[in-house]
Amino acid sequence: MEEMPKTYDTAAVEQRMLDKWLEGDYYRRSAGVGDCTVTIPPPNVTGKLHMGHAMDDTIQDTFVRFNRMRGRSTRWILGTDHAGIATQTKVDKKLAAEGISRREIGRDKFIDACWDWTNEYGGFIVEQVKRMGCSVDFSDPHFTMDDDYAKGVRKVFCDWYHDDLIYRGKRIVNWCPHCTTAIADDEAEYKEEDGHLWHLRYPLVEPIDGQDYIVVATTRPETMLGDTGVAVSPKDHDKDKFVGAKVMLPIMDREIPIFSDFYVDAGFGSGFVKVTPAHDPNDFAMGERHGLEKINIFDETAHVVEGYGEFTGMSREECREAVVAWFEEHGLLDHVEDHHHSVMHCYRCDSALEPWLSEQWFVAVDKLKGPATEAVTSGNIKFHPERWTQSYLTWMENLKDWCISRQLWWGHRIPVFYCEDCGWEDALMEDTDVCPKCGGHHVRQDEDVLDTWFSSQLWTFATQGWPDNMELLKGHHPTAALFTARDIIALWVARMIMASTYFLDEIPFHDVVIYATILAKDGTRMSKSKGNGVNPMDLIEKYGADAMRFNLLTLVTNNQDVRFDANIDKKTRELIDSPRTEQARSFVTKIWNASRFVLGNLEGFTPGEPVARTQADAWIFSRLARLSKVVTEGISAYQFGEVARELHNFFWNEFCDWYIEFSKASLRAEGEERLQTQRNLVFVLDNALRLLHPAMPFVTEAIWEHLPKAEGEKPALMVAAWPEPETLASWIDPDAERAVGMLCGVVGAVRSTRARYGISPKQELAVVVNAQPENVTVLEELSSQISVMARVSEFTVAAGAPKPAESAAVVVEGAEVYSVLTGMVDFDAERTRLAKEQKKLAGDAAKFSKKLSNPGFLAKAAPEIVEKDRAKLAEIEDQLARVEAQLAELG
RNA sequence: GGCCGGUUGGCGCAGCGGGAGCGCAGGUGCCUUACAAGCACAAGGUCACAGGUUCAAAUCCUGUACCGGCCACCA
Repeated sequence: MEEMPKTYDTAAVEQRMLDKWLEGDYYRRSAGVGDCTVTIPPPNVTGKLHMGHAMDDTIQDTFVRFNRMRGRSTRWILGTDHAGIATQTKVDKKLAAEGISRREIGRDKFIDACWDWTNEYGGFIVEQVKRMGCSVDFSDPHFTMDDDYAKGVRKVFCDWYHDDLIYRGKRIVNWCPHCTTAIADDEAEYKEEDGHLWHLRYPLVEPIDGQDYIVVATTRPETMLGDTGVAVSPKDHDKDKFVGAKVMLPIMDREIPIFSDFYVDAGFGSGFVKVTPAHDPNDFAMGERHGLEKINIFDETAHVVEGYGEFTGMSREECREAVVAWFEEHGLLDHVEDHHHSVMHCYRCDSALEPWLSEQWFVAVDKLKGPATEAVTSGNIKFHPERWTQSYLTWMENLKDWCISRQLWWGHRIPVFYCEDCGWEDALMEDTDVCPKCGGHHVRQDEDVLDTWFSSQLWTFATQGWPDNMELLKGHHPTAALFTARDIIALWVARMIMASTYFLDEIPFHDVVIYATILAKDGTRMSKSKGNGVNPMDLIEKYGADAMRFNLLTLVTNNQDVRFDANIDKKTRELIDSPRTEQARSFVTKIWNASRFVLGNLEGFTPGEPVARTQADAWIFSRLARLSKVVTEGISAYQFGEVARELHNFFWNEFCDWYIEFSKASLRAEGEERLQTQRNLVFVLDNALRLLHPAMPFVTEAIWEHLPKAEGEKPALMVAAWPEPETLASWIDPDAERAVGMLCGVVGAVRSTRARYGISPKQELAVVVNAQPENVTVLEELSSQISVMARVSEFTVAAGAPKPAESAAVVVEGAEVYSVLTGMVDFDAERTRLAKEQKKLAGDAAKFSKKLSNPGFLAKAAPEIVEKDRAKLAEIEDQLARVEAQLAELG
């Protein structure tokens, strides 16, 4: 067996493990009891992974590795998303930098450029996923624009089209004049801005009660060019007299009606609302109700169209200034107020969105809502943490028809064909250039592409052969769980549920796990513009992948966001340090070193079963059995933070700090004692590595290679068997746990006595333990271990042993520990300490006495609680008596 | 406007009905041959505030005050 290197070289080991796993082809496990299929939320091909991905992927990998080790048929499907707008914007920018414009080169060449981009960045992303240790199925990557995937998307469109779930309509959509495309409501972001409320005078055609104009209030004066009405509230009876009258729209000299509509709030502004049906969704709705004309004054880049004289060709901003100037010049600007309001911005390019009237495709959601709601209310799909269920249901309830067409080139082109000759129109699975109705050759395809989310809604099943190869899907759908961020519950999760329930008549996954949003150290969102984002690859480089993963796992609690502890250089934007990741790295190092100790002490080892030779052995086996239960249940319930803490506590505080220390004395012995200790150490380490592996795959796999193995053991820890709680359950031993607890107390007592009196560790002490009878054997059994750990020269233990002269006594549960300090101690300090101890114990005793003399408590509390507290009180009173006896002795 | 989180030792966080925990930082002492990226020991909190429910509240309920997020969008 080759020796383990003294230091753990993360970069080299990680690379070697990746090669090993890939060579062994362990990623996909096809045969097994039960299925664990997980689809990775496909990252956009636009660039690098961020901390959110790192968190998401770590959680998934922990879950997937755990299931693989448990023997489930396991497949974690890898893929990337073509991300329509995002990618197109990036490619546009890249081409622009080379002096090329999209329109110049045309659609086909532009799409080629997008593919080049995809191939470059898609590969980059796969590489990053790999470096994090993610055990995705690398042999079968998917992309939302793959041919087979595209076929699925097309089928969804065609089926919904023919089932009347997809329709085309002229509607107000959120238009981005920069990206020149519509975007969905969910893709619009509101931003608070300081603006103005302009009060404009609109002259009445006929004066009413001597009044010859009314005042409308607007935040967007430029849209007045397209006004076709003025509305008042039906509750605002002062304005009843105006209803039915007409105003002469300034500049345009158009007569437009005044009407009443419930939408209007009489209390806001002037109480008169100018109505521009083509440039505001609410005005559009009013326009529909009152049969108003919809006049579109802007082109696709939000410049004023032909026919508006001096205003034609102006941008929105220029037009606003010009219109306001015109009103001022003509004495029609009543007044201007400051007004704080929110304005929609494009989530991609951040331009202010323009509500714009245009022809778009929509999905009618009415028929999809029911099953998608039912899937969650029935409990078939569960959200973790549970509170997200309500968010989902609220969103589902308020769901409106979904605008799915985008005026882009990069994406799934809408498969609707039109005949220019006879007006035929249909959605087709295969392209055609001949009209099936009239045989004409003037057939054209719709120019628009589909919303990216339209294609990603099929992710759980179009990545698994649907619609052609249903055999692949069998047994792997619904998938086990979806792990994702809360901000795409509506955009993505909900739509996957709708698509899956519609096309497969089943849910896409059983559980939805929402992880916390990762914030920067100061509690704000990590963002590119602020330069406070942390790059997971930098963390891996500095601390290793296992350290990054483990730290991230500790952050998974029920919280909805977490602050990531990392310092970033403001100028270079490079990672300075991440203290908590550094702590996690210490844990990795600890695992490495402890393993090195065990493996370095295996001389003369022969394989054999673990046997609890001492109570210490029984104790660590018992703790291990409990750990396996906690970890197994924890991962199953997605409680990763708790799992990480339990693993850390077991390995560091129990295994390293106590068990390995106990073992040192036994390893110095010879024969059976040494051999059995070696076997026990190997047994515990082996199981601990298995339990740690899903969280920290690299270091555990690397160490495991060095471990002695049973005949026929699996070739890699990654596919080795999980320590199931049931098979370890027989090791659980509460007596041993109690005994070792007492024993640790004895060691601690000597150590703290030593520290209190400033006695050098080199100075050995004589120690006498007066133990309760049932504890005597344990202490005798481990006396040599205790002597090593507490630096004791002479260790005696007996029930009722008298306190030696000039000794310091410490009372612990089940024993009294006397350290002989002849000539070393100032007993005043000892008196003070004991008095403090007495006070604390007396306080505790009073607390419990009070509780136990409360008739309500005795009558109503659970019997085992009462029993436990009685025992506790007895113990405290016993300790108190001993402390008081010692105080009396000191005088 | 509606909904959801948070408020626990100097800092970052766990715990979410039965004696206040973890990790850092700080203190003291140790290079005890696995580990100084370490070990030991000690110190540090009336669990935001006010009511209530309960035999019992950091934990459940109501309200208040600050932080943070999501959804809606009144021109």
